[in-house]
Amino acid sequence: MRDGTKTKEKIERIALRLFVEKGIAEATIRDISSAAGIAEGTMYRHYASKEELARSLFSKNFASFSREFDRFQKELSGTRKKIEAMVRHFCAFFDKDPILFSYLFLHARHTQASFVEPKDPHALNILVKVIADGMAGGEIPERNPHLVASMVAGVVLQVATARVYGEINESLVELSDVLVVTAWKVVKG
Amino acid sequence: MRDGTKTKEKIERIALRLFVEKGIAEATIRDISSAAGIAEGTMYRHYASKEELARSLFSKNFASFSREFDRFQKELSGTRKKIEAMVRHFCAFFDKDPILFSYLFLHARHTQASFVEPKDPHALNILVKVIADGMAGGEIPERNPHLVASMVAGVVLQVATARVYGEINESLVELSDVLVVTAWKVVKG
Amino acid sequence: MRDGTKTKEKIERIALRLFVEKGIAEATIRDISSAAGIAEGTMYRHYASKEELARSLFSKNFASFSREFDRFQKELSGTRKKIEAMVRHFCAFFDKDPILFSYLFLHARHTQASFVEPKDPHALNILVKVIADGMAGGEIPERNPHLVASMVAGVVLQVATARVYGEINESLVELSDVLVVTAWKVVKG
Amino acid sequence: MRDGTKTKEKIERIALRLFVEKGIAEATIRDISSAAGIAEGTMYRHYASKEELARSLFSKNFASFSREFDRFQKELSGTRKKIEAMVRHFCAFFDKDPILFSYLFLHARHTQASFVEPKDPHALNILVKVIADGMAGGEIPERNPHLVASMVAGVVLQVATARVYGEINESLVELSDVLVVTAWKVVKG
DNA sequence: CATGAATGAGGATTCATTCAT
DNA sequence: AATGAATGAATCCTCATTCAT
Repeated sequence: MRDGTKTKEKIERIALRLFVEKGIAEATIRDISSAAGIAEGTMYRHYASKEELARSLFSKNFASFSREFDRFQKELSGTRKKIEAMVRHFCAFFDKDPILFSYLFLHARHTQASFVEPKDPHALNILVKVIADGMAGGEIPERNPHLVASMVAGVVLQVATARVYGEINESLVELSDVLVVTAWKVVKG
Repeated sequence: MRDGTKTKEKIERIALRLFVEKGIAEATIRDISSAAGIAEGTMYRHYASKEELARSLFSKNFASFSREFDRFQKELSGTRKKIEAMVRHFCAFFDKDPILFSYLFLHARHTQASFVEPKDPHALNILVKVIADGMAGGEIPERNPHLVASMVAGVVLQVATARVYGEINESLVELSDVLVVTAWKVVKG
Repeated sequence: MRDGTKTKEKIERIALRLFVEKGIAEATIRDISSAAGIAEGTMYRHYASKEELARSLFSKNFASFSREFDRFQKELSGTRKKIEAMVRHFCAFFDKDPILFSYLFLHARHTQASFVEPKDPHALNILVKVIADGMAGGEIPERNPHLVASMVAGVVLQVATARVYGEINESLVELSDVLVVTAWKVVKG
Repeated sequence: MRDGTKTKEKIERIALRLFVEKGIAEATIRDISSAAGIAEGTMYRHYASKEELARSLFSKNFASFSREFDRFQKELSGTRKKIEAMVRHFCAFFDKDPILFSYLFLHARHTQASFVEPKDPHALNILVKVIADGMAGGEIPERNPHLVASMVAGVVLQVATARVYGEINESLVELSDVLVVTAWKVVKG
């Protein structure tokens, strides 16, 4: 590697993009390796299989996102503040890397359901927990926390989707005030 | 056909299920035909290709849903009533046929984006229009109608997703009161 | 059949055309039956298989042509007259039915070699015999009669081919004087 | 490659033989690859499709033959000499590689018509030109040069065909004196 | 680490043929 | 005789993966 980019990083960056653009099944090893400027066989120096590449791309990033997500809310107190921080974190993360965001959150869940290790921290679960805690603490009305978390998540994710498909032109950070307010309304019931 | 079920219907029912369960790329013609109890070649009497099957399954049902969806709101006046009717229609539709609902609304948009004919009525666009009309009529505050529509749609779709994955146990119809109230809050801003 | 055309004739006419246009392997039963306006299964009322159709089309017409060809020369005396009659017969036959001519004489011989029954009269063999007789009778110089017959046949067949592909615009009958003279020169050595 | 034969060459040699023996449509990828001792998939590293293989086999060899053919006649002056050189070249080429000759010149023209690039030099056209030039120069009588070229070509091609099918036992080179004399008679009219 | 030709199982599709109506 | 839906073997082709260099 004379260009200073490590092969593995190149593979991951390209694979991520192609998985999102075409889908995991439709993006071939040849697509990825040729876009990455490496030989097909070279992929297998770094990943045992295409599935492992897809899975690793997911787990690694998903876990790291979830950890950060978790830390964020832990440092704050008050459900309102936690929710706000989470929404803003989502928005910032989307704007920073929409492709990774799409890979982690917008793709058919059935594909990636199998990628989530139960032991890993899971962003959605953290949201559920924050909401459940808020209910337990009397800050927000008691309801099924999964239901409430889904509604909140839906607000943000669907806006992200609309942004990906060009139906909305603002960045998510620009929209984050609206999203925070809306998320809180949803949580407050 | 001795069992009174027409081959084409059998193909469609099975294909829909397998496309949702495994994904379009992963569901093979052999999977579909063997589950349908027919020969592989028989598929091609009814559909020119697997892609045409997937596309037709989408367009036909999507268009018919959207038309119904449209009619529903047209018969009512007042943004609140229209939104309520739409949310309830979504919920009822989900409960009646969760597999079809998943195929139409929960799958990777990039796959099916190409399936939507621009001329067809489109459920999301109808929602956008209802919201835009409500804003024009002063019933709800002025904002980007695409943004508001996305947030509303997200609430319902993410709950549907959670239901599909067993994170929520109630039927969508049981949840529709909550969803209507939440949707309206989101719209009112 | 209300249009007075018998199904079998319709099949044969269409099959002949498609076999010549696309090749036997490339012309499908569906092509033929749909062009003939009948059902696919109907073919099998008249022919046991596609191969039998191709073979029968060949043998029947080839044998009938060869018989006529044979009679023609038998009725004449003198090699020159026989050759002339044969060439003119070829030309007239081509003009009358270029598609049938192409099927019988211009298609890959390997395909149709297997169609010729050794016992059947064979146009080329008749030509060989006429030439051999002419040599035996001292009318034309002694050479390998197969060689001479091939050269003569080549003159006519290649002109027919050129005509089929539009490289020549005159009908074969219009060209038959030239062809007769040339054929005779070839035979005379 | 341990046997020193390159895969691509092996494919081409075998494919050529099978295309001639069985026809392009009838020779399957499996036939070719198994005769070549390679895997089916290996074909596709070298050719995008069976059709591309057939086409490339044709174009490459046809163009190279035609160029040589052209050069040959250009170096000579006098129609008689040119014709003689061309006929002898055909004969030598046939004897050197009867399979390639058959593939290029004896197969159903409709199959390979589409393989000829209009810009490529074309053996038949060269013959037409030589004849047309001879007419213009007063060396041979004026007639439709396409007609004369067809007759000359027919003489040689039909003898080649007879040789392929074992109706003639001499090699074409052995027959070339006769063919040259005959061709010239045809041209002289 | 990197290469890329070779592999071969598996997938979509075609099509001659059958058969119940 | 005619139909045309159904069949399934056979075909072309793809692509994840292996391995000799």
